[in-house]
Amino acid sequence: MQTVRKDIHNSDIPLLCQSCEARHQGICGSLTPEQLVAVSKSTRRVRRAPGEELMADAEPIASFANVLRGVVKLTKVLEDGRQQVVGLQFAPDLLGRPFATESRVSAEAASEVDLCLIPKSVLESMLTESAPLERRVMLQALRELDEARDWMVTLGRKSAAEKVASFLYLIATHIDPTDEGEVTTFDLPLSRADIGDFLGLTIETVSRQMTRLKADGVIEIHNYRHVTVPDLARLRLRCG
Amino acid sequence: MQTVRKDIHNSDIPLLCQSCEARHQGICGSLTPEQLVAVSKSTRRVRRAPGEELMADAEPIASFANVLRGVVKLTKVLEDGRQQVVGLQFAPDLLGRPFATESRVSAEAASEVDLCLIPKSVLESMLTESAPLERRVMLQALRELDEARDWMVTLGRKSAAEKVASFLYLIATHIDPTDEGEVTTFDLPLSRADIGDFLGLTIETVSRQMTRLKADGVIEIHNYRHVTVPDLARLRLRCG
DNA sequence: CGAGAAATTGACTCTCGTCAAGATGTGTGG
DNA sequence: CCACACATCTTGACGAGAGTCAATTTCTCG
Repeated sequence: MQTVRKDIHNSDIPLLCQSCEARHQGICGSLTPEQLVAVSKSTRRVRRAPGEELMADAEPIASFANVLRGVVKLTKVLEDGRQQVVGLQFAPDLLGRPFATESRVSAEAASEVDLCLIPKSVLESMLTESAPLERRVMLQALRELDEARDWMVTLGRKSAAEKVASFLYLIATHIDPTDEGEVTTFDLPLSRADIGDFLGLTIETVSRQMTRLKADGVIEIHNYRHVTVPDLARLRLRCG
Repeated sequence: MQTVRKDIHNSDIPLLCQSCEARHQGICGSLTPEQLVAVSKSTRRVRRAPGEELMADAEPIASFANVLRGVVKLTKVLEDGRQQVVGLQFAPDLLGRPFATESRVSAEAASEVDLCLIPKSVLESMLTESAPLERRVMLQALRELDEARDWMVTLGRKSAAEKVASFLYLIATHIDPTDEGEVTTFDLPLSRADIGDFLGLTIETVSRQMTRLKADGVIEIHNYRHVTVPDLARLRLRCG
């Protein structure tokens, strides 16, 4: 539950929202302080462990969620079990498909994630009332469409080596953590199996290509998950 | 140029819009007759031959366009020339990326197409004025996102045989022309090379898989482009 | 320290890409 | 109306890249 100022006429923004990423770059950035106070009564912060399912394919959607921390993977599966990761969501993305009665993907926490849940009905009525909010949501949809199309090129036309390099480059440029100059270090939010499902490859092929990149000095690998990229430009060259 | 009723206070819709597909299912369906009259002063109908470029990657966008007839392919290319088709647009889709200064894909007429051009500035200011229009555009973006993600599964996880079947199924269900019961007949809007670029395959592989489907009686091929599907359900089974 | 999961590595197979003819269809000019 | 040229598509032979199957190694966590 949210902690809100007693006086709702006070236009200060709710305490919890003040330090929230979504407040700034996320969809909440398009709301007035008053709207933020109103909506914060219906929202709820939750933490989810890696592997937890957040939304199931073909299931009715009860809530949307702002991703506040961590990485969420969106997947689709064929009848026979073949799986494809169709998108990754980072903070401060909005999770959930507006105006659909049911989800067309499943969403799963890839790392530990913090979410800010907002009931479907609340968000959808706010969309109708707030043009800036609707605009912001549309812009996210358009950005996701651009990303999906970029990834289609990777899936359709790149070699296994280029696919793995492209994935590492994507993560390196989206996590941007301890970056000292050109050196980038991060923890992969996905297992080898998930990376394979993202790239349309098998675990073994992903592993072999990672080993190769390591042997070529393009990346360093510590503990499977922890990766250092000494020179992003050099990794970029491997992306095809 | 549009033919418009002289009396702009008359709320009848413009003559050309009356018979227009976009007026009904397309984005113009969200406009009032008055708005339609206003916008029709800026629009222009054009015809484009197959192969003509409609919009170039990384080029500034001057106009949007409603697709009124035919098929438009959206493509991306890698530096070394490898190409990927990232989307197909049918009537009454809106062509062009709102709120981007430049296109991130190239658009090319796949068949002969009729377009209704509308200047970028006109559409964008209308988007701000008309919430129903903005809603309609957002819904199209969300639908395209769903389609892109469906296609990512095809690109990443299906065999060549399943890819070709999936493509034929897509076309058969989007062109829906002379359909007598379950029998569907149509002209492929794409060459073998384009189909290969859509599926992440070579022309040779596309050709071999088509031959196989023909040999198995799933499709009939006349004159390369003209295809008959006697039983859509049977084709569906081949899609994986 | 030991058990189990996750990742790596190796040997082999098979699908799909490459290269090279050959076939089919379309359009032009005599 | 036919002959020729050019595009597009099909077919075949071959090889490379990624998948499959099976150990083996490395990490994580009781």
